[in-house]
Amino acid sequence: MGRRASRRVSIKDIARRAGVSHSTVSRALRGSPLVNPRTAERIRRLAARMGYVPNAAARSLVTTRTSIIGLVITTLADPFLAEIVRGVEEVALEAGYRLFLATSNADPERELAAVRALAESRVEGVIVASSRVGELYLPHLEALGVPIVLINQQREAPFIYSVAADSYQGAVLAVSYLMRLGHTRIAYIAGPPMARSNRLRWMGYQETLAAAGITPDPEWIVEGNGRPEAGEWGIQRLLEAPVRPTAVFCYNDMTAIGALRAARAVGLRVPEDLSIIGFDDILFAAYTEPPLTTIAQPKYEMGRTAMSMLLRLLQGERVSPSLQLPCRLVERASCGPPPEGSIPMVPHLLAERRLP
Amino acid sequence: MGRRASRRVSIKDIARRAGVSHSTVSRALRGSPLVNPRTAERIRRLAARMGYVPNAAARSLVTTRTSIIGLVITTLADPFLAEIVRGVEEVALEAGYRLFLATSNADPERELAAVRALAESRVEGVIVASSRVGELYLPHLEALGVPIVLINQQREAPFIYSVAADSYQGAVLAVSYLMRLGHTRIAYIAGPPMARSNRLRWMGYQETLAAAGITPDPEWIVEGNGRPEAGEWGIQRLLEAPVRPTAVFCYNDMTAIGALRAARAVGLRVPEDLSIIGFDDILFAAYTEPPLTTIAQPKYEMGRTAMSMLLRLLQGERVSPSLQLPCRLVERASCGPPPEGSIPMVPHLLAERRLP
DNA sequence: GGAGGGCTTGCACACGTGTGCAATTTGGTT
DNA sequence: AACCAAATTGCACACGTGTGCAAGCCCTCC
Repeated sequence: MGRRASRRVSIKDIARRAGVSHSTVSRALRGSPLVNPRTAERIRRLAARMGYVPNAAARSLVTTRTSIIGLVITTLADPFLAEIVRGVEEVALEAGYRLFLATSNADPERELAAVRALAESRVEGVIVASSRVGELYLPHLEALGVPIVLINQQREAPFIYSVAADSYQGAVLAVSYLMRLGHTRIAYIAGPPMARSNRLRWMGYQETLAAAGITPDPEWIVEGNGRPEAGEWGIQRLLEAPVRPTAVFCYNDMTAIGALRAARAVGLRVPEDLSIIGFDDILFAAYTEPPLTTIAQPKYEMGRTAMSMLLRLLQGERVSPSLQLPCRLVERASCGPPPEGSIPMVPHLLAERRLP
Repeated sequence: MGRRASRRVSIKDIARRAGVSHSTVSRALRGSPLVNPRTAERIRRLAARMGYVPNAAARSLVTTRTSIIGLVITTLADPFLAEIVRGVEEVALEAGYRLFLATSNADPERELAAVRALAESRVEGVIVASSRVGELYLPHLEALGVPIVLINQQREAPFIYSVAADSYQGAVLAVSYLMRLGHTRIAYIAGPPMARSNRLRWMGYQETLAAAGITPDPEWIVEGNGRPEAGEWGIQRLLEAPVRPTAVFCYNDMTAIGALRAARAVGLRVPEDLSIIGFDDILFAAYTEPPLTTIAQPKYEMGRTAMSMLLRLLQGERVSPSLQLPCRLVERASCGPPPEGSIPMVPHLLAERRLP
């Protein structure tokens, strides 16, 4: 009660009250065997009664350990991040680390300020969990001279580690699922061209089809940017293809949401006329119409793994620089067998000419 | 370059190199007028060249100011939070404060650990941005003895302040908009019964109708929990009402999403047969089918205001304990005029008996 | 030329905690 | 009872930074 605004109690205050030196108090509270168990117990009780809370700054000053991890995020608005952060924080907390938040919203000036803040608080390590880090951001982070773990991103650089979902395997999962449903004419609406994840998913798509002896019509691959617009444009483009695909694999769920919308707009029923599969399993995938079948990234696990990796690095262990976690299929309602005779229920019906 | 792993340079290292005392360096870097401008400039250059970064812990130890604000969140998975946090962080950064993340996922044990972490790092203030704080959480936070600002929540307690969207006004906005479209039979699918925001929205709903001389059928008010299921159940319940409503005001967007889905499931077209309006304007409101008309909370502003409030409190200013920010209407496509003759296009048609 | 005053600078202490080493106490053994 | 080892405690310093006070310097004015 009303101790408010008065100085917090320090180890010395306890020492005075207990009639011992502050060293003894320090040792007692830290559980050192160098102090008489009875005194230790007495001191601990007293500390609790006086409401003692150790001062992290003072402690870190002498131990040169801050127990702080910087968590770098471009924007929290990314619906993808929540679970990742949960995983990170859980492991961090278990290991006695605290999280420092640094978001930049892709503003270079703020990135700089954020990095400075991380430096001043002497973070022991950094976890970068964001879809895109600014070009210059990473070099600045490297200058901190602490281990860095990237999530869903890869850079070739010493002292930089990464944890990622296995995009290639996820794409294989998606495409082979569609093939198992009977599809052979499968399109891909791509993500940001530069994104590594996009290249991997693309490759997984191509190679899965190839393994089944299918060469996708080049018109079935349309570029995008990972946002809903891309899904809308993508569907429009695909409708103009001479041979209409019966299923679409989308770079991510946001793209798939746009695709769903566009499909509905032109009167295509999902999944009866067209199957759509996404990637990520964001929160809202369960609430689209129809609920979106998608490839789930093990977000929570990725967060935990990244933080565990960082902990190992902090302990000086050697760690493999890049880890991949498998994705899994989440079946909902946006995929089904191809339409009868594989003729999509829309205008121009000249479709079949290239089929086996 | 390779300074990695060696001790970071301190003020004393600079002093030695510059041939002055560390006091002079300290003053030079802090811009004190007590040091010769030429020396100051020389020292600043040297510091930059040596890659000096002040040690926040050491500084805060002597100044007794940490420049750290605790950001308490139950879960990042709340799609509502992103913008709020952005506002908070922006103002914090401008004012030279850092954010410490404390999420609890509603686990009492973790709440305790989180509060302890906040206490040990001597946060100067706390912002609580979460839909629900655990019962015991707040008392623990209060024990920190620092100012607390709640976002979208209110408690009657000294030293606790709050910023909230004006739920009452938002509800008035929603319901009067529906009435302007021609609706008179308007339902409310409520949120968590205990939530203050729910009571306020409910009240706004009731009083707006009352002001127009309308007494809503008690069957048009169904309880919920703020989650999509509530919307689904709500629609089912409303379909059983003797007089069918033509519009539904939902406690929040998640509820509205459930309502949209249920409406579609029973073959009701939105907005032709039924208008649905939500509350919050979460990211996905723009991507539902049809895109959801909703009441937007000024999330970004709320974040900024909360942080500004905290700053003022930290400067010892007196501040009004509770602030309300107005909501605004976001028109999309889920609302329209009531159906012809106000007869919903569904089964049992015995509807009209109580109409004027 | 000396006194006084304004600039600069350094000394020394403080913040709260941890720890090596020496000092003191305790307990056991002869 | 004396002695030794072990257990316990305190002293003093360290971490990096900020700051009151005194000391030193230089310039100006009488």
